[in-house]
Amino acid sequence: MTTALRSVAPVAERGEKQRLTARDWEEGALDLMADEGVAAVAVETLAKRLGVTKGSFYWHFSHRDALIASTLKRWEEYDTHNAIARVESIENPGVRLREIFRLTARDVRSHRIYAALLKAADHPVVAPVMERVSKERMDYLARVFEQAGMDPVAAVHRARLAYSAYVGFLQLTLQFRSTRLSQEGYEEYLEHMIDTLIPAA
Amino acid sequence: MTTALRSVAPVAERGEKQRLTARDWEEGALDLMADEGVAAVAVETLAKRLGVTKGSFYWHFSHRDALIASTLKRWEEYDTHNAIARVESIENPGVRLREIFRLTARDVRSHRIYAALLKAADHPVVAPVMERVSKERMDYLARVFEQAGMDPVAAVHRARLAYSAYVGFLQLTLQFRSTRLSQEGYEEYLEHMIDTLIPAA
DNA sequence: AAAAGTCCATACGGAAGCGTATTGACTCCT
DNA sequence: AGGAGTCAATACGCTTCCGTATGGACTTTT
Repeated sequence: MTTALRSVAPVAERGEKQRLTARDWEEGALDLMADEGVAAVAVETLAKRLGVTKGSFYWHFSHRDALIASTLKRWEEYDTHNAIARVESIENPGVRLREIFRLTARDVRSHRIYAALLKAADHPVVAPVMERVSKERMDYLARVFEQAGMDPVAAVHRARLAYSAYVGFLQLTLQFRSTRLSQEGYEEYLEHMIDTLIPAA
Repeated sequence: MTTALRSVAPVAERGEKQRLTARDWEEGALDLMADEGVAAVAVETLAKRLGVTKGSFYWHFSHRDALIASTLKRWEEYDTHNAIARVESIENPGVRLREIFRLTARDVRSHRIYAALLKAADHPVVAPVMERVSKERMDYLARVFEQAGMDPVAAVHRARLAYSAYVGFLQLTLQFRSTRLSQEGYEEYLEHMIDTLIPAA
């Protein structure tokens, strides 16, 4: 079930007066989340963006949280699957770790969504998803660190450290203008991080 | 001006029917922020907590954002001053770094406030404060890393890495139950982080 | 003691959200 | 053609905030 998160054509491309599906609302919700956070995903706001009114929304969803939950479910499936799939072919653990770190740089939209969800971690619908995702990724990292030669205890700590660095970097980079990096500054930082956190191959 | 953030006695201790000052409102705002985030700092909510009504609030402050701004100002003065003051007496840079990392563990309320502010970093009043604070602390860290023997470029990167790890750790620890650590697990992690990020003394 | 200043209560208006109820329009099936 | 099902528009009530207006009580000043 490798359903791409963007497999449906944007509404605009499908003729102006098309009817909407639940999926369209979810895509719109993801866009809004990426741009302005979970709190900005309001029914009427979203309806205006999609060119319809609330009447449509409450046909597809029973209430707002149902949209949030449904949206997060699709995001979780896509995002974790996608993240791991891109590096599973690399057999050398050290190289794989480096690739993970480098790849986590590209997909900007994905990061924006992730950052938005982090900020909404007190929301009862969001919290369990983020707990699950964070734990899975840290566990995965720990396994790879161990495969790369670290002892099990150190691997767990290093995974937490690396993941914390990722989460914190998202905050600092996406939220604060003054702490942003230039393109080359970013590449430099990335290499520094890799050298610091990944045991030498 | 080392005014402690808690130098005023709690309202309850000062006799029941005492009048309030702007400072009382700011303290209440900090408490609310630590507990439920910046968004939870609503005028009427806070008034109820303090045992008065809105009428009082709009005597002391012109509008809600004025309270937020005023509260952040006092927090910034206290928090950064306090954070640096506690370690400035240590002259050995490596040892000082270790102390910084270890001390940043204790003051729980301070962390909760910091985490709440991070999550509200899109708020126009909060953003500039957090940008300033983050930049200052990263710059400070970079200087100490350099004093500890790293070359200037590496020191800047390492400072960013360490600060990101701190910010990310706050998120993971304070928000997600499942990613929390036991007391000794925490100490272990801390030492692992110190060994990984601080050059050997 | 009278006046001025300080702090709070109460009542009100208005904006944003959520969710419901009802009706309309359009499509598809029989 | 007529009915069933699908999607959307409109209008409404409800809650939760913000901010204003006004008056009362208590304290300090003169």
